[in-house]
Amino acid sequence: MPTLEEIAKLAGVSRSTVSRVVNNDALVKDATRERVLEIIQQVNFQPSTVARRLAGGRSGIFGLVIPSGVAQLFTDPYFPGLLQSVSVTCNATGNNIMLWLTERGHEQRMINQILNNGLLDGVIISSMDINDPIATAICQSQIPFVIIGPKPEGTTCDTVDVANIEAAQEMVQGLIAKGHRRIATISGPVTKMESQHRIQGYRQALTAAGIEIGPDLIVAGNFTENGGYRAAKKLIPQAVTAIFTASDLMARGAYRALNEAGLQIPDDIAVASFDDAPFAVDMTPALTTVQQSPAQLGSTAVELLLERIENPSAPQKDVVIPTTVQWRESV
Amino acid sequence: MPTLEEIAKLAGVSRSTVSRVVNNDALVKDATRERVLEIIQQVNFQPSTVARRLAGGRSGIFGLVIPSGVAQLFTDPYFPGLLQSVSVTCNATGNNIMLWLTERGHEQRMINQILNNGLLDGVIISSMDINDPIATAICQSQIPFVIIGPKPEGTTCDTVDVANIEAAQEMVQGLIAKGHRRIATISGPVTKMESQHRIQGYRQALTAAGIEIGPDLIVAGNFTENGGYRAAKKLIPQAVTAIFTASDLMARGAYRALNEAGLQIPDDIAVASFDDAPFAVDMTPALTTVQQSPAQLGSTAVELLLERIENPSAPQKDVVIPTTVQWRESV
DNA sequence: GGCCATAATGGGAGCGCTCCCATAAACACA
DNA sequence: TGTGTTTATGGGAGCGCTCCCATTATGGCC
Repeated sequence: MPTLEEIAKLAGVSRSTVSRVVNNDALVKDATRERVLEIIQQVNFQPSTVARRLAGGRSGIFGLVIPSGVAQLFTDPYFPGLLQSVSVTCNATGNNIMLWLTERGHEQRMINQILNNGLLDGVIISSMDINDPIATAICQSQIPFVIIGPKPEGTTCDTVDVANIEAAQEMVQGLIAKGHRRIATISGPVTKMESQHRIQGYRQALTAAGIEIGPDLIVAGNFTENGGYRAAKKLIPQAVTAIFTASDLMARGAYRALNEAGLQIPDDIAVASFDDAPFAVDMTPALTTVQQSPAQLGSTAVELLLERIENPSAPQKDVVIPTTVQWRESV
Repeated sequence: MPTLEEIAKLAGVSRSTVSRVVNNDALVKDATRERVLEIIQQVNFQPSTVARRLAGGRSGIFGLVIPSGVAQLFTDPYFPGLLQSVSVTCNATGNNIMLWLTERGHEQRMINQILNNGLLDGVIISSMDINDPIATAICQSQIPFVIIGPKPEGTTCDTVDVANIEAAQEMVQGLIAKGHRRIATISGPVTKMESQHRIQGYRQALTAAGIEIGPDLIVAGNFTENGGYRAAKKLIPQAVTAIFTASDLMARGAYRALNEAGLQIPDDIAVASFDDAPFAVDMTPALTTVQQSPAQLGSTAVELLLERIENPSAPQKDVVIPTTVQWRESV
């Protein structure tokens, strides 16, 4: 591992000049720049992230924080998609990611690590719990960060999100338009803003149509297949004609429960969902679902973070990624 | 963000003493230690990872490298399980992870980043491709590392793996014992050692039973559900009585193909698999599969890495995580 | 009390960069 | 040729630690 100084000696210039070349400073004569670059190439020089960061430069490392409880949801294609797109976008921009899967009982340690290790250029938080202490601490700190998901109340920060409320509402409106009246929903965990928002969209659609919402029609799943299964089992005695699940994985669980109960989809009961996971189209019958793009959420988050780092005083931004309802055979 | 020096001033001791306290050096009077610790607590001091690392200490950061092509496999519960257990074990030991999802065309940059940024205490590589350039570079470097999966030929390094060959062999032997003769296998991608090993186990079982292996009986899937689906479709005309799939996700795809073809599992055709993913037991019929523990692989990998860092000259270790065949209704 | 071994503490040097200011080279124009 | 201005380069200081050696306190023992 050569150092700046060694490159400098080899190239017959000073440390500073090499630093300028490495950092693409304009103030270097072309001939010098080329000579230095050649040597850098030759000895495969890579400036020390650690030294650079200590001296006040950038590390090119972003923290990606996925709060507790979500880890078991990794089977949901949403997270892999997000993670991958964050990773790809980081690669494309010369950055790298540190991953924090937060864990109960480790909050304080993680907050310290994330904020005070002096390593990160910025942080991306996804799938925050409402009032998550880690998210709260990060919001209060000075570190550049962006939230994937709904903006927590009372904070000003950059966010990327899909229009959960509107999308859910559109979907349920569609169900109503097809004649459904007794429509249930299987929601995500109540600790997540996006769960609340999808419920809100569901409520708004029904209310707008003048349909009363029975007390047992909203069942909390937890974004897992088995959660969807159990929730659907509870709903079967309710004699609903349609179920709106807040994720495709839960819809898959619901399918299983309905099949076991001998109910035909969509004839006996319609199922509509949220995600458009890769498997949705392969389900039998193919699942009607709100198409959202975790890939776009991830890449946008990285871009927002880069902008924020570049210009810390820029006006705060909220990007909304569009969704579209994919109507298929399940309704 | 206070510094060592500031803590020192507050506690009325020197920088060095605070450093000793932080690093749990025995050579500090108890009274002094307590006083310093109290102040550290009070101001919520966290030593700078960056400065510590630059000065020759540990960063407490491990790289986790998951090579190219695997990223889309994240829907396979294997990787989430692995990632989560690596993360949990790191948390428990006060370490953190940097994640590299490798990508075609970025190999050299990633190698540089991983090896020369001067940040990592060690590296864990999972699901290496055979002759993966990143893995090769890491093997040749001096950085402490462990491989999750089969040990590449000609290298000496710590590894954790399941006994792929033996487990596959046991499973196929079981199928033979139940009277199957025409047994096919849907393998993982040929670029993965574990795929090769599972095929080898399959071959060994058949050869040991004196059964010839038809040329069209080994079909490469790619560890995805749709890969399993397509592979099974190819196998249906072969009139096999049993299929051994190299992953549960592929088994799920195979189920779909067989269902569409009107074949009953296990009456018309048996399916046996590898993974024991959470959903395996919920499949209809419940899937017979080799139970392996990605969680154990992950935690063992971290432990091996910690040992290696602690003692760089310790004898090299190969840990084998046990597997058991879960016999269920699909055979 | 004096002496030595040991325990405890302090502070310099240095890790490899960036930032800033000083200086040197190059160029313009009178 | 000189002066001023811009362009290019050099080198000191310092980021916050660890490591090492020097120094000072503490205790044991004759």
